[in-house]
Amino acid sequence: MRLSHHFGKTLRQVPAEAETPSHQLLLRAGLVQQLAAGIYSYLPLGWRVLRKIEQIIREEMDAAGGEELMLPALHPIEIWDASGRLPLFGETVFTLSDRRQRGLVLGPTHEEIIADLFKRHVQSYRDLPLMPYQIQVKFRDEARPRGGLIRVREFTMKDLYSFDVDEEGLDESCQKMIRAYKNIFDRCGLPTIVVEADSGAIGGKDSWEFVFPCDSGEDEAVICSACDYAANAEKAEFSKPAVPQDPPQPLEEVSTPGIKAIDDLCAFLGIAPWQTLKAVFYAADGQPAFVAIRGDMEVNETKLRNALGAVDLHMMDNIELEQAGLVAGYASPVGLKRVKVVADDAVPCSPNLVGGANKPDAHQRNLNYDRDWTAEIVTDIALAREGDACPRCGSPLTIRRVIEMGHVFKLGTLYSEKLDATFLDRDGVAKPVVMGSYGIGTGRLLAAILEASHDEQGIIWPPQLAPYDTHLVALSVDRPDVVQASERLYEELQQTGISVLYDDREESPGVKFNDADLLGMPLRLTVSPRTLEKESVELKRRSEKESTLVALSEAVARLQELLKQS
RNA sequence: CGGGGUGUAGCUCAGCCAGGUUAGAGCGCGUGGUUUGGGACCACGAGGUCGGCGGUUCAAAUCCGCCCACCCCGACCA
Repeated sequence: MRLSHHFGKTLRQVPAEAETPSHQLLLRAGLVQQLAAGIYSYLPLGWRVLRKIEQIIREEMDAAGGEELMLPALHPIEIWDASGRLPLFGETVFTLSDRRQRGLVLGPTHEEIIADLFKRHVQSYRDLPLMPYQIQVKFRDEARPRGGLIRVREFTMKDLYSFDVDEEGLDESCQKMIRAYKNIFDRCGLPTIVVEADSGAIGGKDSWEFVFPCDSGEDEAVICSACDYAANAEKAEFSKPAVPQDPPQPLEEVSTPGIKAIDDLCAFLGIAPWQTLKAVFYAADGQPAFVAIRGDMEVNETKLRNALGAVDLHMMDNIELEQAGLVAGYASPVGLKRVKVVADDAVPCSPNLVGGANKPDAHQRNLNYDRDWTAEIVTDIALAREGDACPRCGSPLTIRRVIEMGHVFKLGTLYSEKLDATFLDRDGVAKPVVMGSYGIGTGRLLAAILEASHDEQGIIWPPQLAPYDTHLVALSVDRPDVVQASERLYEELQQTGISVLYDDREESPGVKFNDADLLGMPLRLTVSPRTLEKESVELKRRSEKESTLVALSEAVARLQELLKQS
């Protein structure tokens, strides 16, 4: 491609809206153009890279037994009503209606559609397992798009769905996908880690995320500093510090005028946070819930939401508290009625805690679980924090910002039961098919690659993803000998299958070199009067500082050799 | 949805506080010329509903109100 006819130009200055490195590079190099919040056009260079990413994904999916197909983006709303998932997605689903006022959904994901397809085409266990996949656009009205391509509202995604006869088959399919994902991220040159994850609105039992640690990430992962434990912050567990198992002491009320927060309470009574019981009121789908956790921990709202089986969950505000007749700051689980009580699993084994007395300006000492109160639900609802102990090995956990690039879900029979996607098994009994779902966001992957591979000057494309193999720079294009040599190289390189971005513009050397660095092709060839004096051309790798002179007659062969190596 | 911020040329920004000719600069763009190995120089030129609507005023980019868009943090999020 000739730069003189290339659509998309480089920017010297960084647009004000871009803060993260990948966002800045996307705009400065002319890879994408924003149309609205979270909605982007891909310009030719960005599109070429995206297609290369997709190709790598295709190859690995096919190698793992996948088969590509194409599903609609526009879905009748009835299929979403049938799965009951609309409320889970809530406002993130784009909905519209057609001319006859029939409801439609711009698909945010395709489990419903693929399950429906399965139902119509598969009847027997003999047809299983199946692994269809699609690479196509999906829509989610995210509350806050961010970071360029990190989180957008219209995005391209690869989703593969596995259909198996049983859990064992699902395990196998899932392992295949995990291997394929590792290959994909390796081939993209991206160091990723696999973390245990919460499955969120997609549902199902087990799920793992493939994440790339990076300060611009939209997500947080908890990673052990010693062993290989890693989990999404929503899911992360930790080993909770044990406390002395003193014998229960008698309940005792203490006056604590104006003391509400745990810190104040500890200072006032001269005790440590782990000796207190923190009470938080939540509204779970409109129902009040009393949440009890030891004062040295915080509530993980995802865990709590899962424990309560709630869709909407938020801390109750003062108005809601008043309406429910509850007192914030001095709440106690003792004698509480008509309110569901949830306790963190560290609470029952922590004796003699200090908690509220259910009246203003007073607390109770020596609260003991079982003796004084019980909870409907006792489970882990604590948030893992930096420095907490790893649940596997006890070493300190670290928290890192990450970009979530891929997510695999063991769905089980969640969708097949709701949508009646069954097969006839060997024993002649109709059974719901066991599903898995495996997604990769391609645009996000592109952003992650930019985050991982750039310097002050610009992009350094991994050779396998670069939009072009080589950047050919002609200096002094008013000189016929330069033009002639450059044009010949341009032709010869392309004839041998090497893709070339050819800077044939009338620009100064500085402009051309800076653009070449910004655009980041792996190899740069420079033709100038100076090199032609020596019947040669200058060759430089983007990743290195030094350049070498290569005889004109050997340039094509030399490039072929270099590209073969990479 | 809560908090913070920004909207003036394709990009970066000044002007606004303290209203007053024809709204500026740099980069980019066009034409001509001089340059030619790391974002050159000279001259001329094109390019603006000052985010929108309404109000105050003799007069609004500037003051007031409402709205919209975009960015950042949080909530949310396969």
